Amino acid sequence: MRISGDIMAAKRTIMHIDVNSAYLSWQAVYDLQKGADVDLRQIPSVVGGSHEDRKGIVLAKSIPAKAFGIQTGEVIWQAKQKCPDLVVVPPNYELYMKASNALFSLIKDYSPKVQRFSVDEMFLDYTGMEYFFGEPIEAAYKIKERVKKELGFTINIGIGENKLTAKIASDFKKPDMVHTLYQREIPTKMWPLPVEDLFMVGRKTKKKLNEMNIKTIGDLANTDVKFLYSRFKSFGYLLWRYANGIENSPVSGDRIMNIKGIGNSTTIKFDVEDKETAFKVLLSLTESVAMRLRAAKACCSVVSVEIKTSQLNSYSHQRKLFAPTCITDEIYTVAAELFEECWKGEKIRHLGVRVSQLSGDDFVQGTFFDDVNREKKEALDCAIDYIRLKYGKHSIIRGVFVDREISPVSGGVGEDDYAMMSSIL
DNA sequence: TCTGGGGTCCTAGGACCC
DNA sequence: TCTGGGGTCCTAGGACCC
Repeated sequence: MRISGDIMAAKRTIMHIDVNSAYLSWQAVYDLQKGADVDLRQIPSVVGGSHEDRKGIVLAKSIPAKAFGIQTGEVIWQAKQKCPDLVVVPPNYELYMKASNALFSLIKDYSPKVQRFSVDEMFLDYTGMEYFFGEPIEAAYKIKERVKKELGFTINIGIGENKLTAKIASDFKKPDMVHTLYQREIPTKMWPLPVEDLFMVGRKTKKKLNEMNIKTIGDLANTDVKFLYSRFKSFGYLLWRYANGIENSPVSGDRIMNIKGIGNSTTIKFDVEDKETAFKVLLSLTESVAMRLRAAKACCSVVSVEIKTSQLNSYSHQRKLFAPTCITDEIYTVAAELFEECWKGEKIRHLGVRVSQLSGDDFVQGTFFDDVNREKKEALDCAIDYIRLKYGKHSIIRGVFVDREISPVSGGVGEDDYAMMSSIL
Protein backbone atom coordinates (compact mmCIF):
# COMPACT_ATOMS: atom_id res chain seq x y z
CA MET A 1 0.00 0.00 0.00
CA ARG A 2 2.81 2.34 0.85
CA ILE A 3 4.37 1.81 -2.56
CA SER A 4 1.23 2.58 -4.55
CA GLY A 5 0.71 5.65 -2.39
CA ASP A 6 4.18 6.88 -3.23
CA ILE A 7 3.62 6.33 -6.93
CA MET A 8 0.37 8.24 -6.78
CA ALA A 9 2.18 11.09 -5.08
CA ALA A 10 4.87 11.29 -7.78
CA LYS A 11 4.22 14.62 -9.40
CA ARG A 12 4.71 15.10 -13.07
CA THR A 13 5.31 18.26 -15.04
CA ILE A 14 3.72 18.23 -18.46
CA MET A 15 3.89 20.90 -21.14
CA HIS A 16 1.54 21.32 -24.06
CA ILE A 17 2.90 23.16 -27.08
CA ASP A 18 0.36 24.74 -29.40
CA VAL A 19 1.29 26.65 -32.56
CA ASN A 20 -0.64 29.93 -32.80
CA SER A 21 -2.87 29.92 -35.93
CA ALA A 22 -0.67 27.13 -37.24
CA TYR A 23 -1.53 26.96 -40.94
CA LEU A 24 -1.64 30.70 -41.26
CA SER A 25 1.57 31.32 -39.31
CA TRP A 26 3.46 28.75 -41.31
CA GLN A 27 2.27 30.22 -44.59
CA ALA A 28 3.21 33.70 -43.38
CA VAL A 29 6.72 32.60 -42.43
CA TYR A 30 7.14 30.84 -45.75
CA ASP A 31 5.95 33.88 -47.69
CA LEU A 32 8.30 36.18 -45.77
CA GLN A 33 11.22 33.88 -46.51
CA LYS A 34 10.30 34.10 -50.18
CA GLY A 35 10.47 37.89 -49.96
CA ALA A 36 6.84 38.82 -49.43
CA ASP A 37 6.32 42.36 -48.12
CA VAL A 38 3.20 41.63 -46.08
CA ASP A 39 2.96 39.38 -43.10
CA LEU A 40 -0.32 37.46 -43.30
CA ARG A 41 -0.46 37.43 -39.50
CA GLN A 42 -0.68 41.23 -39.42
CA ILE A 43 -3.68 41.56 -41.79
CA PRO A 44 -7.15 39.99 -41.89
CA SER A 45 -6.43 36.71 -43.64
CA VAL A 46 -7.43 33.06 -43.64
CA VAL A 47 -6.27 29.76 -45.04
CA GLY A 48 -9.16 28.18 -46.89
CA GLY A 49 -10.14 25.87 -49.72
CA SER A 50 -11.34 27.12 -53.07
CA HIS A 51 -14.96 27.78 -53.78
CA GLU A 52 -14.99 26.19 -57.23
CA ASP A 53 -13.63 22.95 -55.77
CA ARG A 54 -16.46 23.13 -53.21
CA LYS A 55 -13.99 23.15 -50.34
CA GLY A 56 -14.51 26.75 -49.34
CA ILE A 57 -14.23 26.79 -45.58
CA VAL A 58 -11.93 28.60 -43.18
CA LEU A 59 -9.15 26.30 -41.92
CA ALA A 60 -7.16 28.93 -40.00
CA LYS A 61 -7.48 32.66 -39.37
CA SER A 62 -5.18 35.51 -38.42
CA ILE A 63 -5.80 37.48 -35.23
CA PRO A 64 -6.96 40.56 -37.22
CA ALA A 65 -9.41 38.27 -39.06
CA LYS A 66 -10.67 36.97 -35.72
CA ALA A 67 -11.45 40.56 -34.75
CA PHE A 68 -14.04 40.57 -37.56
CA GLY A 69 -15.77 37.61 -35.94
CA ILE A 70 -14.50 35.10 -38.47
CA GLN A 71 -14.53 31.55 -37.18
CA THR A 72 -12.70 28.39 -38.12
CA GLY A 73 -14.96 26.08 -40.11
CA GLU A 74 -17.06 28.90 -41.44
CA VAL A 75 -17.70 29.16 -45.19
CA ILE A 76 -15.44 31.57 -47.07
CA TRP A 77 -18.19 33.68 -48.62
CA GLN A 78 -19.63 34.31 -45.16
CA ALA A 79 -16.22 35.32 -43.84
CA LYS A 80 -15.87 37.71 -46.79
CA GLN A 81 -19.18 39.29 -45.90
CA LYS A 82 -17.80 40.02 -42.47
CA CYS A 83 -14.59 41.39 -43.93
CA PRO A 84 -14.62 42.32 -47.64
CA ASP A 85 -10.83 42.84 -47.77
CA LEU A 86 -10.11 39.40 -46.38
CA VAL A 87 -7.08 37.71 -47.95
CA VAL A 88 -7.65 34.00 -48.63
CA VAL A 89 -4.70 31.71 -49.25
CA PRO A 90 -4.95 28.03 -50.22
CA PRO A 91 -3.75 25.28 -47.87
CA ASN A 92 -0.31 23.77 -48.35
CA TYR A 93 -0.15 20.53 -46.40
CA GLU A 94 3.38 19.65 -47.38
CA LEU A 95 4.58 22.92 -45.89
CA TYR A 96 2.70 22.16 -42.68
CA MET A 97 4.34 18.76 -42.38
CA LYS A 98 7.77 20.32 -42.82
CA ALA A 99 7.11 23.02 -40.24
CA SER A 100 5.64 20.47 -37.84
CA ASN A 101 8.67 18.20 -38.22
CA ALA A 102 11.03 21.11 -37.58
CA LEU A 103 9.14 21.99 -34.41
CA PHE A 104 9.12 18.39 -33.26
CA SER A 105 12.86 17.99 -33.60
CA LEU A 106 13.49 21.22 -31.69
CA ILE A 107 11.13 20.20 -28.87
CA LYS A 108 12.84 16.84 -28.56
CA ASP A 109 15.93 18.66 -27.27
CA TYR A 110 14.08 19.25 -24.00
CA SER A 111 12.86 15.78 -23.12
CA PRO A 112 13.07 12.22 -24.39
CA LYS A 113 9.30 11.99 -23.93
CA VAL A 114 7.52 14.05 -26.55
CA GLN A 115 4.17 13.08 -28.02
CA ARG A 116 2.93 14.46 -31.26
CA PHE A 117 -0.75 15.05 -30.77
CA SER A 118 -1.63 16.63 -34.09
CA VAL A 119 0.20 18.53 -36.80
CA ASP A 120 0.43 21.61 -34.56
CA GLU A 121 0.28 20.25 -31.00
CA MET A 122 2.75 18.33 -28.90
CA PHE A 123 3.02 17.13 -25.32
CA LEU A 124 6.34 17.17 -23.52
CA ASP A 125 6.99 15.35 -20.25
CA TYR A 126 9.29 17.71 -18.39
CA THR A 127 9.39 15.62 -15.21
CA GLY A 128 12.97 15.41 -13.93
CA MET A 129 14.35 17.77 -16.58
CA GLU A 130 14.70 20.78 -14.25
CA TYR A 131 18.32 19.88 -13.66
CA PHE A 132 19.11 20.57 -17.30
CA PHE A 133 16.90 23.50 -18.30
CA GLY A 134 15.67 25.07 -15.06
CA GLU A 135 12.23 25.47 -13.57
CA PRO A 136 9.33 24.62 -15.89
CA ILE A 137 8.29 28.22 -16.52
CA GLU A 138 11.85 29.24 -17.23
CA ALA A 139 12.28 26.33 -19.63
CA ALA A 140 8.99 27.06 -21.36
CA TYR A 141 10.10 30.63 -22.06
CA LYS A 142 13.40 29.33 -23.43
CA ILE A 143 11.59 26.93 -25.75
CA LYS A 144 9.11 29.56 -26.89
CA GLU A 145 11.83 32.12 -27.66
CA ARG A 146 13.97 29.57 -29.43
CA VAL A 147 11.08 28.51 -31.67
CA LYS A 148 10.37 32.15 -32.50
CA LYS A 149 14.00 32.90 -33.29
CA GLU A 150 14.90 29.74 -35.18
CA LEU A 151 11.62 28.82 -36.84
CA GLY A 152 9.95 32.22 -37.10
CA PHE A 153 6.53 31.46 -35.61
CA THR A 154 5.01 31.81 -32.15
CA ILE A 155 3.63 29.14 -29.86
CA ASN A 156 1.71 28.96 -26.63
CA ILE A 157 2.95 26.66 -23.90
CA GLY A 158 0.70 25.34 -21.17
CA ILE A 159 2.21 23.79 -18.06
CA GLY A 160 0.33 21.43 -15.76
CA GLU A 161 0.63 18.21 -13.82
CA ASN A 162 -1.08 16.20 -16.53
CA LYS A 163 -1.85 16.43 -20.23
CA LEU A 164 -5.36 17.74 -19.73
CA THR A 165 -4.45 20.74 -17.58
CA ALA A 166 -1.40 21.49 -19.73
CA LYS A 167 -3.60 21.54 -22.79
CA ILE A 168 -6.22 23.77 -21.24
CA ALA A 169 -3.49 26.13 -20.03
CA SER A 170 -2.04 26.50 -23.52
CA ASP A 171 -5.46 27.64 -24.67
CA PHE A 172 -5.52 30.62 -22.30
CA LYS A 173 -4.57 34.00 -23.75
CA LYS A 174 -2.82 33.88 -27.16
CA PRO A 175 -0.46 34.36 -28.89
CA ASP A 176 3.13 33.85 -27.80
CA MET A 177 2.40 33.11 -24.12
CA VAL A 178 3.29 30.69 -21.35
CA HIS A 179 0.59 29.73 -18.82
CA THR A 180 0.36 27.33 -15.91
CA LEU A 181 -2.60 25.38 -14.64
CA TYR A 182 -1.49 23.50 -11.56
CA GLN A 183 -3.94 21.54 -9.45
CA ARG A 184 -4.13 24.28 -6.84
CA GLU A 185 -5.04 26.78 -9.59
CA ILE A 186 -7.97 24.77 -10.95
CA PRO A 187 -10.71 26.52 -8.92
CA THR A 188 -9.52 29.99 -9.88
CA LYS A 189 -8.25 29.49 -13.42
CA MET A 190 -10.33 26.66 -14.85
CA TRP A 191 -13.65 26.50 -13.05
CA PRO A 192 -14.89 29.95 -14.12
CA LEU A 193 -14.47 29.03 -17.81
CA PRO A 194 -17.55 28.15 -19.92
CA VAL A 195 -18.09 24.42 -19.99
CA GLU A 196 -17.37 24.20 -23.73
CA ASP A 197 -13.75 25.16 -23.03
CA LEU A 198 -13.25 21.75 -21.47
CA PHE A 199 -11.58 19.16 -23.67
CA MET A 200 -14.26 16.77 -25.02
CA VAL A 201 -17.18 19.16 -24.59
CA GLY A 202 -18.30 19.92 -28.13
CA ARG A 203 -21.42 21.50 -29.55
CA LYS A 204 -23.86 18.73 -28.66
CA THR A 205 -22.55 18.12 -25.15
CA LYS A 206 -22.48 21.85 -24.41
CA LYS A 207 -26.16 22.05 -25.35
CA LYS A 208 -27.10 19.10 -23.16
CA LEU A 209 -25.09 20.40 -20.21
CA ASN A 210 -26.50 23.91 -20.54
CA GLU A 211 -30.00 22.45 -20.49
CA MET A 212 -29.07 20.86 -17.16
CA ASN A 213 -28.03 24.33 -15.99
CA ILE A 214 -24.34 23.41 -16.11
CA LYS A 215 -22.74 26.49 -17.61
CA THR A 216 -19.14 26.53 -16.34
CA ILE A 217 -16.47 23.91 -15.85
CA GLY A 218 -16.89 24.55 -12.13
CA ASP A 219 -20.61 23.72 -12.36
CA LEU A 220 -19.65 20.45 -14.01
CA ALA A 221 -16.94 19.67 -11.46
CA ASN A 222 -19.41 20.14 -8.64
CA THR A 223 -22.20 18.10 -10.18
CA ASP A 224 -22.87 14.70 -8.60
CA VAL A 225 -20.88 12.18 -10.58
CA LYS A 226 -23.68 9.59 -10.23
CA PHE A 227 -26.08 12.01 -11.88
CA LEU A 228 -23.64 12.57 -14.77
CA TYR A 229 -23.18 8.84 -15.12
CA SER A 230 -26.93 8.32 -15.33
CA ARG A 231 -27.16 10.86 -18.15
CA PHE A 232 -24.00 10.16 -20.13
CA LYS A 233 -22.80 6.71 -19.02
CA SER A 234 -19.01 6.39 -18.93
CA PHE A 235 -18.67 9.66 -20.82
CA GLY A 236 -20.28 11.38 -17.83
CA TYR A 237 -17.62 9.98 -15.58
CA LEU A 238 -14.93 11.21 -17.99
CA LEU A 239 -16.47 14.69 -18.06
CA TRP A 240 -16.53 14.85 -14.27
CA ARG A 241 -12.90 13.75 -13.99
CA TYR A 242 -11.78 16.25 -16.62
CA ALA A 243 -13.71 19.08 -14.94
CA ASN A 244 -11.81 18.24 -11.76
CA GLY A 245 -8.48 18.14 -13.57
CA ILE A 246 -8.08 14.39 -13.11
CA GLU A 247 -6.20 12.71 -15.94
CA ASN A 248 -3.09 10.55 -15.88
CA SER A 249 -2.26 9.16 -19.30
CA PRO A 250 1.42 9.01 -20.15
CA VAL A 251 3.16 11.16 -22.73
CA SER A 252 3.89 8.46 -25.26
CA GLY A 253 6.53 8.80 -27.89
CA ASP A 254 5.32 5.69 -29.62
CA ARG A 255 3.71 6.76 -32.85
CA ILE A 256 3.33 4.40 -35.76
CA MET A 257 2.52 1.41 -33.52
CA ASN A 258 -0.56 3.19 -32.26
CA ILE A 259 -2.29 3.87 -35.55
CA LYS A 260 -5.77 2.33 -35.49
CA GLY A 261 -6.90 3.04 -39.01
CA ILE A 262 -6.00 4.82 -42.23
CA GLY A 263 -8.50 6.61 -44.39
CA ASN A 264 -8.81 9.11 -47.17
CA SER A 265 -11.84 10.96 -48.37
CA THR A 266 -12.55 13.71 -50.84
CA THR A 267 -15.20 16.17 -51.85
CA ILE A 268 -15.57 15.84 -55.60
CA LYS A 269 -15.66 18.96 -57.77
CA PHE A 270 -19.03 17.92 -59.17
CA ASP A 271 -21.89 15.70 -57.99
CA VAL A 272 -21.35 12.10 -59.01
CA GLU A 273 -24.45 10.45 -60.41
CA ASP A 274 -23.17 7.23 -61.92
CA LYS A 275 -21.45 4.16 -60.60
CA GLU A 276 -18.54 4.24 -63.02
CA THR A 277 -17.40 7.68 -61.89
CA ALA A 278 -17.84 6.71 -58.24
CA PHE A 279 -15.67 3.65 -58.86
CA LYS A 280 -12.93 5.84 -60.27
CA VAL A 281 -12.98 8.04 -57.18
CA LEU A 282 -12.94 5.00 -54.92
CA LEU A 283 -9.97 3.58 -56.79
CA SER A 284 -8.15 6.87 -56.53
CA LEU A 285 -8.77 6.99 -52.77
CA THR A 286 -7.80 3.35 -52.37
CA GLU A 287 -4.48 4.08 -54.07
CA SER A 288 -3.57 6.57 -51.33
CA VAL A 289 -4.94 4.48 -48.48
CA ALA A 290 -3.17 1.31 -49.58
CA MET A 291 0.09 3.13 -50.20
CA ARG A 292 0.01 4.61 -46.70
CA LEU A 293 -0.88 1.20 -45.31
CA ARG A 294 2.16 -0.38 -46.97
CA ALA A 295 4.35 2.50 -45.87
CA ALA A 296 3.29 1.75 -42.28
CA LYS A 297 4.22 -1.91 -42.92
CA ALA A 298 0.71 -2.96 -42.01
CA CYS A 299 -2.24 -4.91 -43.32
CA CYS A 300 -5.92 -4.27 -42.66
CA SER A 301 -8.79 -6.57 -41.78
CA VAL A 302 -11.68 -4.17 -42.24
CA VAL A 303 -12.55 -1.94 -45.18
CA SER A 304 -15.21 0.76 -45.04
CA VAL A 305 -16.74 3.15 -47.53
CA GLU A 306 -18.45 6.41 -46.68
CA ILE A 307 -20.87 8.30 -48.90
CA LYS A 308 -21.99 11.89 -48.40
CA THR A 309 -24.85 12.98 -50.62
CA SER A 310 -25.40 16.36 -52.23
CA GLN A 311 -27.93 16.89 -49.42
CA LEU A 312 -25.08 16.35 -46.95
CA ASN A 313 -26.48 13.16 -45.50
CA SER A 314 -23.83 10.58 -44.92
CA TYR A 315 -23.77 6.89 -44.32
CA SER A 316 -21.17 4.18 -44.31
CA HIS A 317 -20.77 0.50 -44.93
CA GLN A 318 -17.96 -1.73 -43.73
CA ARG A 319 -16.84 -5.32 -43.97
CA LYS A 320 -14.44 -7.58 -42.20
CA LEU A 321 -12.16 -9.45 -44.57
CA PHE A 322 -11.40 -13.17 -44.57
CA ALA A 323 -7.71 -12.38 -44.35
CA PRO A 324 -5.66 -9.22 -43.78
CA THR A 325 -4.31 -7.48 -46.86
CA CYS A 326 -2.37 -4.46 -48.05
CA ILE A 327 -2.91 -5.03 -51.77
CA THR A 328 -4.53 -2.14 -53.61
CA ASP A 329 -6.60 -4.39 -55.86
CA GLU A 330 -8.02 -6.42 -52.99
CA ILE A 331 -8.98 -3.36 -50.97
CA TYR A 332 -10.49 -1.70 -54.01
CA THR A 333 -12.58 -4.75 -54.91
CA VAL A 334 -14.13 -4.74 -51.45
CA ALA A 335 -14.63 -0.98 -51.50
CA ALA A 336 -16.45 -1.20 -54.82
CA GLU A 337 -18.67 -4.04 -53.54
CA LEU A 338 -19.49 -2.09 -50.40
CA PHE A 339 -20.37 0.93 -52.48
CA GLU A 340 -22.73 -1.05 -54.70
CA GLU A 341 -24.40 -2.62 -51.69
CA CYS A 342 -25.20 0.59 -49.91
CA TRP A 343 -25.52 3.38 -52.48
CA LYS A 344 -29.15 4.41 -52.73
CA GLY A 345 -28.72 6.28 -55.99
CA GLU A 346 -28.55 9.85 -54.67
CA LYS A 347 -26.18 12.44 -56.08
CA ILE A 348 -22.82 12.04 -54.36
CA ARG A 349 -20.77 14.96 -53.06
CA HIS A 350 -18.10 13.19 -51.08
CA LEU A 351 -16.59 9.70 -50.91
CA GLY A 352 -14.27 8.08 -48.41
CA VAL A 353 -12.34 4.83 -48.06
CA ARG A 354 -10.95 3.72 -44.71
CA VAL A 355 -9.15 0.63 -43.49
CA SER A 356 -8.93 -0.51 -39.87
CA GLN A 357 -8.08 -3.44 -37.61
CA LEU A 358 -4.48 -3.14 -38.63
CA SER A 359 -1.89 -5.81 -38.11
CA GLY A 360 1.75 -6.28 -39.03
CA ASP A 361 2.51 -7.30 -42.60
CA ASP A 362 5.23 -9.82 -41.73
CA PHE A 363 3.14 -12.95 -41.36
CA VAL A 364 0.05 -12.57 -43.46
CA GLN A 365 -1.86 -15.79 -43.27
CA GLY A 366 -2.85 -17.32 -46.55
CA THR A 367 -6.42 -18.40 -47.07
CA PHE A 368 -7.99 -21.24 -48.93
CA PHE A 369 -9.03 -18.78 -51.62
CA ASP A 370 -5.59 -17.36 -52.04
CA ASP A 371 -4.56 -16.92 -55.59
CA VAL A 372 -1.01 -17.52 -56.68
CA ASN A 373 -0.71 -13.98 -58.01
CA ARG A 374 -0.82 -12.44 -54.60
CA GLU A 375 2.89 -12.10 -54.18
CA LYS A 376 3.14 -10.66 -57.65
CA LYS A 377 0.44 -8.12 -56.91
CA GLU A 378 2.17 -7.06 -53.73
CA ALA A 379 5.49 -6.74 -55.51
CA LEU A 380 3.86 -4.63 -58.20
CA ASP A 381 2.25 -2.35 -55.59
CA CYS A 382 5.59 -1.90 -53.86
CA ALA A 383 7.31 -1.05 -57.12
CA ILE A 384 4.65 1.56 -57.87
CA ASP A 385 5.00 3.00 -54.36
CA TYR A 386 8.73 3.31 -54.91
CA ILE A 387 8.32 5.15 -58.20
CA ARG A 388 5.67 7.49 -56.77
CA LEU A 389 7.78 8.30 -53.75
CA LYS A 390 10.78 9.00 -55.90
CA TYR A 391 9.22 10.82 -58.85
CA GLY A 392 5.95 12.15 -57.45
CA LYS A 393 2.56 10.55 -57.03
CA HIS A 394 1.44 11.37 -60.55
CA SER A 395 4.50 9.83 -62.17
CA ILE A 396 2.66 6.59 -62.69
CA ILE A 397 -1.10 6.47 -63.11
CA ARG A 398 -3.73 3.97 -64.11
CA GLY A 399 -5.25 4.06 -67.58
CA VAL A 400 -8.73 4.84 -66.24
CA PHE A 401 -7.49 8.22 -65.06
CA VAL A 402 -6.05 9.52 -68.31
CA ASP A 403 -8.98 11.81 -68.98
CA ARG A 404 -7.84 13.69 -65.82
CA GLU A 405 -11.40 14.32 -64.75
CA ILE A 406 -10.53 12.68 -61.44
CA SER A 407 -7.23 12.78 -59.64
CA PRO A 408 -5.46 9.41 -59.91
CA VAL A 409 -4.30 9.45 -56.28
CA SER A 410 -6.54 11.48 -54.04
CA GLY A 411 -6.63 12.39 -50.39
CA GLY A 412 -3.66 12.36 -48.10
CA VAL A 413 -2.13 15.19 -46.19
CA GLY A 414 1.45 14.16 -45.82
CA GLU A 415 3.78 11.26 -46.23
CA ASP A 416 4.64 11.09 -42.59
CA ASP A 417 1.99 9.14 -40.76
CA TYR A 418 1.75 9.42 -37.05
CA ALA A 419 -0.87 8.59 -34.51
CA MET A 420 -3.31 11.44 -34.43
CA MET A 421 -5.61 12.74 -31.80
CA SER A 422 -7.12 10.39 -29.38
CA SER A 423 -10.15 11.58 -27.53
CA ILE A 424 -8.71 9.96 -24.40
CA LEU A 425 -5.53 12.06 -24.51
C1' DT B 1 -25.77 30.58 -50.63
C1' DC B 2 -23.11 26.72 -48.70
C1' DT B 3 -20.97 23.68 -45.25
C1' DG B 4 -12.90 19.88 -45.52
C1' DG B 5 -10.32 16.04 -44.27
C1' DG B 6 -7.62 13.57 -41.04
C1' DG B 7 -8.43 10.84 -36.95
C1' DT B 8 -10.33 8.14 -32.10
C1' DC B 9 -13.67 6.18 -29.10
C1' DC B 10 -18.29 4.68 -27.57
C1' DT B 11 -22.85 2.62 -27.95
C1' DA B 12 -26.53 -0.17 -29.45
C1' DG B 13 -28.51 -3.97 -31.69
C1' DG B 14 -28.29 -8.35 -33.90
C1' DA B 15 -26.01 -12.82 -34.72
C1' DC B 16 -24.11 -16.57 -32.76
C1' DC B 17 -22.19 -19.73 -29.31
C1' DC B 18 -22.23 -22.05 -24.91
C1' DT C 1 -43.02 -25.83 -27.13
C1' DC C 2 -40.99 -22.41 -24.59
C1' DT C 3 -37.52 -20.65 -22.10
C1' DG C 4 -32.52 -18.44 -19.53
C1' DG C 5 -28.39 -15.40 -19.57
C1' DG C 6 -23.51 -14.33 -20.54
C1' DG C 7 -19.97 -13.38 -23.74
C1' DT C 8 -17.99 -12.05 -28.14
C1' DC C 9 -18.01 -10.44 -32.75
C1' DC C 10 -19.73 -7.55 -36.33
C1' DT C 11 -21.85 -3.39 -38.16
C1' DA C 12 -23.81 1.36 -38.31
C1' DG C 13 -23.93 5.63 -36.48
C1' DG C 14 -22.77 9.44 -33.58
C1' DA C 15 -19.93 12.04 -30.51
C1' DC C 16 -15.49 14.35 -30.07
C1' DC C 17 -10.69 16.31 -31.44
C1' DC C 18 -7.44 19.15 -34.67
